[in-house]
Amino acid sequence: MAEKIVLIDGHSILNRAFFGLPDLTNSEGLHTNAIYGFLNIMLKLLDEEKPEYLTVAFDVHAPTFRHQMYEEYKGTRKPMADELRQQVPVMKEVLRSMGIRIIEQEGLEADDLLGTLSKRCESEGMDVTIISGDRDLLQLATDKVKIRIPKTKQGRTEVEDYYAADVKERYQVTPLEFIDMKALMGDTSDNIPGVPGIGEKTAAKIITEYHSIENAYQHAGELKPPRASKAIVEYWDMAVMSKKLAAICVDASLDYDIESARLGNIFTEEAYTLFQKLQFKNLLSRFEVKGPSHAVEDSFRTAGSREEAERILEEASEAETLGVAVFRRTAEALPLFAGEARIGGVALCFGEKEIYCIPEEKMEIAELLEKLEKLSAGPKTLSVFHLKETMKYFTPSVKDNCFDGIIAAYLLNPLKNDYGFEDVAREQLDLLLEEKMEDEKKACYEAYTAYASAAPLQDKLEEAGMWKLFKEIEMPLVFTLFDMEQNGVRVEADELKDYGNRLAVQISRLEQEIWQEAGEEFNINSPKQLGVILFEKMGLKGGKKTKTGYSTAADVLEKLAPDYPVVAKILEYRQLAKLKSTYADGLAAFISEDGRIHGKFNQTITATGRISSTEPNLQNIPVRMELGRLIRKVFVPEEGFVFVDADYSQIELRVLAHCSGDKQLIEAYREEKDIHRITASQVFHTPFDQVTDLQRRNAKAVNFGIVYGISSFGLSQDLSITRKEAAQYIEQYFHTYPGIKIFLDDAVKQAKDKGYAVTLFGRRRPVPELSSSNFMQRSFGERVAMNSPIQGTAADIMKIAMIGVNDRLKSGNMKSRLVLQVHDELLVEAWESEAEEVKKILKEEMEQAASLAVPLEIDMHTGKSWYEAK
DNA sequence: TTTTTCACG
DNA sequence: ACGTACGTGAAAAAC
Repeated sequence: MAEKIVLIDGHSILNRAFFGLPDLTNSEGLHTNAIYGFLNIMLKLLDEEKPEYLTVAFDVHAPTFRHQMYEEYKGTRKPMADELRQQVPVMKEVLRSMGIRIIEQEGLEADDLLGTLSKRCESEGMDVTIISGDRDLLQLATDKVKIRIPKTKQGRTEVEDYYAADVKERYQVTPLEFIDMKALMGDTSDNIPGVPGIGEKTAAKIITEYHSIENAYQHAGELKPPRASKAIVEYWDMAVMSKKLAAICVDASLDYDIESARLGNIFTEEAYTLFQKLQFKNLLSRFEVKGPSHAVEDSFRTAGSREEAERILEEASEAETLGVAVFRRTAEALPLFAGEARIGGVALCFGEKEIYCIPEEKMEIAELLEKLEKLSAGPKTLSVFHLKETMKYFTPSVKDNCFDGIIAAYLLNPLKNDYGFEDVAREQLDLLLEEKMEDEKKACYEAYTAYASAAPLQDKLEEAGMWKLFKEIEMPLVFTLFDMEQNGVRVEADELKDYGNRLAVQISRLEQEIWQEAGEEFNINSPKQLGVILFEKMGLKGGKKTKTGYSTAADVLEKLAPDYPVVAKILEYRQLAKLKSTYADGLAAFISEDGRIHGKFNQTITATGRISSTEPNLQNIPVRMELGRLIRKVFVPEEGFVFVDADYSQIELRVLAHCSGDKQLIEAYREEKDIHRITASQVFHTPFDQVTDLQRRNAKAVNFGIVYGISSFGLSQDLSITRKEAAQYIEQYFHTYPGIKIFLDDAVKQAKDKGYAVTLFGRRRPVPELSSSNFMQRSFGERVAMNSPIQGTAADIMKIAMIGVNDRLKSGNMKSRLVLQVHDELLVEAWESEAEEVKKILKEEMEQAASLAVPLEIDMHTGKSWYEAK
C-alpha cells in the first residue's frame, strides 16, 4: 500500500476552530480555543487517516485574510482578532513539541506550499490528504489527492471529503476548471477581481460548457447571457490576471525533505507539559500514563488482616501530614456522597511510600472510623478532599489542622465547573490517572494526592495572598456549612401540599380561560407554542427577540398586558406554575423523615466567593410577591423554638463606601437611615425631605447599577428611560461621589493589569474577558471587574459572621442552631429561652465581622415561621 | 444536552 | 453595529 501524507492548512484550520468554538482561556488568561479546536480536528483526522507523514503549512506573514471564512466576512478585511493572533505562535510551539513538521516560506502563501507539496508527494507515488477550511484548495484534488474540509457544527466536527470525482459531482467542474471559474467570478476575500457582471451562476454555466476561459474567449460571441460575451471581451485582461491569481502554485522551490515530516510519537513529554499549561484536560487523556504514577502505585498496600490494619493506624497516628480518603464501593458510589451509602473502607497516606488501604472486610467500619477520629488530632496537617462530605462519615477531632485541597483549588481558580481530586493530582503533582480503576486503588491515589498536594497548594495560596483567607475563613466555614446541612430546616409537608393544591385549582382555571381566548388548547409552558399563538395566530405585535423565535419573557409580556387581558392571564399562569412546580412540588420532594429539608450549601461554585444552595435551592424562596411569599409560612421552627432572622442592611453599598473611601458616601451612611433618599437628595440637589418618590426610585436604581458595574444601557432598561438620560444620571452620580468613580475605574485598571479582581480579604476572581477584542465581552469583563470586589467582599464578611455565629452557639452549648444563609441574611432556629442571647450573638457577630469606614448594620425579626420573621 | 424562563440576593 | 446590568439554581421544553 502506498504511503500517505497529511498536509494541513494551518491558518485556515486555526481560523475555523477559532470561530467555531466559544472563547476559552487558561488560568493565565491566554486564549486557547483555536489551538484546542485545531488539535481536536487534527487528532480526529490523524486517527482516521493514519498517515506516515504530516506537515502543517503556514503563511509567513500571518494574518492575511485569504483563508478567512468568507461566510463570516464577505470579503471585508478586518484586522485579525487579537485573541486569534496571540494563539498562532503558541500553536506552532505546540506542533513543534509534538515533533510535527511545520513549513512556512517567505513569499509563498500556505496554498502554494500545499499545492507544491501535494504534487511532489503524489508524483512520488504517495496518497495525499489536504486538510483545509478553504474551498480554493479543491483545485488540487485528484484521484490520489483528497481534500478534507472540516466543519464545526455545535461542537461536533463533520468533514466533507473531495477527490477529483467528488468535486466534479458537486460542482459540475473539474478541479482545474475551478481556477477558471474563479477567474470569471472573482473572489473579494482573496482580492481576485474576476470579470465584472459575471457571478457564480454565470461562471459555472460558462465553464461547464467551455471548460476554460481561453476556450470561452474563443467562443465569446456564443456565450449564453449576451452581456457575458461583452464582458469577457471587454475585461479579458482582468480575466487572465484573475486566473493567475486564482491558480495555486504547484511548482515552487521548497526547502523541504520529506523525511523531516515523518510522524513519530506526537504525545511527547514536552507536549504533555504544554497541554497542561494550556489546560487541555481531555486531550491529556491521550497521553500514556506516565512513569511517576506507576512509581506511586508500587507503594500501595491493602491491609491483609486486622492486625495489619491496626498497625497501619498506629503508624498513621505518628504522621506529620496525613492524607485520608474514605471510599465507597463503585456500585453504590452513584450519586456521589448521596444517602446512607455503605463505606468500602479508608485509604491513608503519610509518606511518599506509605500509602495504605484498609477495607471494611478487615475492620468494622464503625471501629475504623472511630480510630480514625481519634488519631486525626495528631498530624500537623490532616488533608482530606471534599471534607464537608467526608464528615458524614467521620469528624476530625480538631479543626485547625484540616486542609481541604478541593477548597484550595477553588480559591486558586474559582471559575472551574467542578473540582475533582484527579485535577489536583494532575495540576499539582503531574500525576495522570487512568479513567477506570478499582475502588481501593482509586482511594489510595486520593489519599496520596491529599498527602502530597497539601504543601504545593499551600505555597500557591501563600503566593497569591490567599493563605489567610483559606485558613481563617474557608476552612472554618467547611464546619459551619456542615452543621447547617445537618441541622436542616423544618418544613410542614401537609401545609405545603395544601398550598400546592390551592395553586393547582387556580392553574387549571387559568389554563381553561387562556385556551378559551386563544381558541385552541396548547402548552402554555412552551415558549415556542405560546409565541406562535400570541404573535402569529392572535397577531400581537412584539417582534422576535431570541435566536429560536419570539421572546415571551415577562418584561415583554408585561408591556402587552394592559392591552390584552389574555396576556395578563398568561403572566399569572406562569407565576402560579412556577410556584407549584419549583416550590410546592419541588420542595416537598426534599423533606426527609425528620420533617426537615437538609439542602446542600456549596462552597466551590461561585466566581465571587458566595455560597450556593442546591437540592433544593433554599436561597431563592419567593419573597417579593405576596402569593409566593406565603410559602415561607411552611418554613417553621420546631416546637419550643422560634426563628430569628437577621439581614445586613445594604452590605454591598457599605462595602463600596468603605473600599472607595468616598467622603460623601461615607458621611451619608454615618448620618441617616434611608440611603437611597440621601443619594437622591445629593445627586438631584434636593433637600432631603423634599425628595420625590421618583427621585428616590431613580437613585435606588443607580445605587444598584453601581454595584453591578454600571452601564447606561443597563440602567436605561431598568428605569425604562433612554440611554442618554441614564448616562446623565450616572454622570450626576459620579459628580456627587467622585471617589466612587475613581474606585471603579481603578478596579477595572487593576483587573486589566493583573488579570483578576480582588476582594478586601484577598479573594481573587480572574477576568479573562477584559482582554477580549469583542466589545460585548470586554464590557462584561469591565462590569465584572467592578462588581466582583464588592459582591466578593460582602460574601467574605458574611462568611466570617456565619463562622462566628455558629461557633458561639456551639461553644455556649446552646440548643439554638443556624439553619439558612441567603447571601446577606441568616436564619437561626432559636430555643425560646435562648432567643435574646441569639439576637445578641447575631448582632455582634454580623456587625463586627469586619471593621469598615461605615458601620455594618442589620435588621432583625423574630417569628413562628420564616414568613413572620422576615 | 441546551435553551428559556423566573425565583432569590 | 454590537444587544447587557452582577451572582446563582430548577423546571420544562426543545434539541
